Amino acid sequence: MKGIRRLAQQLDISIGTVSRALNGKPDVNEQTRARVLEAAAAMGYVPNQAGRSLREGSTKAIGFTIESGADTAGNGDNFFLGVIDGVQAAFSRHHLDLVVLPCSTEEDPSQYLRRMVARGMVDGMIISATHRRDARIELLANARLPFVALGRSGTPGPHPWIDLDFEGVVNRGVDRLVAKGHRRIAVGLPSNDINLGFVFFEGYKAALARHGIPFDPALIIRAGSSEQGGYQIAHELLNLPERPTAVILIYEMMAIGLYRRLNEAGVRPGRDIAVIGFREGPQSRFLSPPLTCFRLSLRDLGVALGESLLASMPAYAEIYPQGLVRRIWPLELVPGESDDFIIPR
Amino acid sequence: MKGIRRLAQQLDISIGTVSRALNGKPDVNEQTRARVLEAAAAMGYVPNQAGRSLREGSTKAIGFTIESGADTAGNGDNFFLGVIDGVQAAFSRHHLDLVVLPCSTEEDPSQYLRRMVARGMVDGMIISATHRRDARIELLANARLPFVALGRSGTPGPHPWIDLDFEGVVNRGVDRLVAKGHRRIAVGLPSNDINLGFVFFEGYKAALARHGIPFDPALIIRAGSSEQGGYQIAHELLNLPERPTAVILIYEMMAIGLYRRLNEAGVRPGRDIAVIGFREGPQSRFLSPPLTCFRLSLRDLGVALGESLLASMPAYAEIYPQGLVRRIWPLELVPGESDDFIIPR
DNA sequence: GCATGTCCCGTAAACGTTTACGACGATACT
DNA sequence: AGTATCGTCGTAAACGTTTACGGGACATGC
Repeated sequence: MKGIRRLAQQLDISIGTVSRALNGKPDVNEQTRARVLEAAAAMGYVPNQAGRSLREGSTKAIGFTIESGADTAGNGDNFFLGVIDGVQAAFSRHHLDLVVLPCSTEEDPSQYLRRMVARGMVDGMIISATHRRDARIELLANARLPFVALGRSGTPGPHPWIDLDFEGVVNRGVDRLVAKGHRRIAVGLPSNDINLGFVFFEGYKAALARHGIPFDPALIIRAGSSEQGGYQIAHELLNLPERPTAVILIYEMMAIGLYRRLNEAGVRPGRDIAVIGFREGPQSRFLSPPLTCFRLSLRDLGVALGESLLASMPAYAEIYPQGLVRRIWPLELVPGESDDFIIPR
Repeated sequence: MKGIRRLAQQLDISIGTVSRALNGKPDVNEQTRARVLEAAAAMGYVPNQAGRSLREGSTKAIGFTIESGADTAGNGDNFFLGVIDGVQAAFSRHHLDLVVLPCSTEEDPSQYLRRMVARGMVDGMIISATHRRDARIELLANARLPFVALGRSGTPGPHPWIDLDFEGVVNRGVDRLVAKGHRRIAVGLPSNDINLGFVFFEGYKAALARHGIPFDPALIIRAGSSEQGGYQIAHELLNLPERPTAVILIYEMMAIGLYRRLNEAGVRPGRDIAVIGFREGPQSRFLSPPLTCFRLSLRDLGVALGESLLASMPAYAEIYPQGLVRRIWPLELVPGESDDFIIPR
């Protein structure tokens, strides 16, 4: 005899009453409820989730899919740990647990997500690293599983998302560089079709146009999102026939590899070339010279993500009346010295 | 009508036969099995995990608990991303899925683990960041849930673990420094009672004794595991009345903050003080001067962790006849220039 | 012809919950 | 007194799956 039955037997009450007592239902004597709660605590009873979710159709857990594999992590250090902490903060008050579902580098993200949805383990899903056309979004919509995406997508059909303000980053970056006389501004983009690459690219072209600078495809350098990617960007950039005087990066880790390659070539950021990095990290302050980059609160972003998901879950919609969330998350410029390089007129 | 019932109805077979066909049981006609499999694929049937695990008592998923919170992460999140990738590689061939369970900074890890175990969501557990006396180990043992710990523990009772070779790290570090004439060697340790701090500490004292160097408690500097911790270590180290000539760190991220503080003080690693860091990361090669540190394959470590857990799960024990795994994971020295500082005799 | 065995399949119970429904006694109201 | 209301509780069905059990059809051996 296990679970709620044992509890009921020990208290000599019916299992229905025990269940109602534990779940705070009204039609139970407060005195017996106290007895039940006390006994439950005493014998360390915890409801079996399988039984509960079989009956309920809900699991009180939500999933957060990320991509595993250290070498593919473009937003290094602790981007996800920070965001996750915020998501948990948003969910904890509703007694929802967060499970992180890492998609192996060897598996297709859509296939993986399909499996995880089918598991019926979660009541909602947060997906990250959205692509230009992302099959996962249609998949989640078809499964009618509430979800929110960390990152926009070109996939048709409305869906909630929160995305970083890449336009703002590239706009302020270009403005800042143009003000210092730069006109040949390179940009390091991801090599795959992740959506932020498109957003960044479009923002870049628009910013150039705003300043009347012609667009040169040679200045678009695509590489992996990691430190190696940054190294490769610097490498290609140095080999360009007409070397750019500035570069804007789209991933946090790129700056490290870029600095390394520039260093090897004797090209010093801030003196011989202007560099604007992406997200501030523990190392950006230490890079020499300090990197001009952008700051955001990972925890706040996580909280916003969590609340957006809650808003799209029927059971919590009235508590979070935000409707369908589509939100651009701002980043704050952190001036360093890596873009001190000024072009004399 | 949903699930296996719908499938059975559509095929006009009983649900028992459908289940047997899907699960590869022998007593089913191969022709009908083919029909069932085809129909299942056609209508995208996937078994409901709640129903299955309620009946089976198993979920085909294993958990990996980590601590969330960006500021508490001494080994950035690519540490876990790398390990996770290896764990998944070990599990994928058995169709076991990995779910990462991040314990919020605001919750007690034991309480959290208790909740997660009670969820009945996983068939096994990998725990990390083991403490000197870790209540989670007794908890898992009592729950009879197979588990393996990433990190040793002083908790009584045998349990499987894999841990990094902290003794080897501190031994080789001290040897290397002593060979260069150092005798006042500081060490940066974690401020909490995480077990690796004890192991490192004991190894440090043993290494000193081996070289006949008296132990000076003032050279033990405890700080957080993050970049800020490294900054604080450098700060305290610089203020010591008799300044050490060398320092060994225990966390990857500490090196960055330590360099920063040393830089502020005009003390250059490799010239004015010898520094040996812990794990090699994207930034360690770039730090100026390059950091002497240690390398390990995160993926291989993850594979070993996964296989150790499989070995302790009854259902897989005969495939992985390793018994109770207790394993010290080696690290490879990566010489840099940060410990080039030689003490003249 | 009968016992035995084999192959395939249907039936029903069980896993641990939650909840709709009804029952019971006590109280209040007409 | 009869009836309606209320508070409290027990009963049983349902969620979707797996599997022990048994039965029917057919073949084989005596």
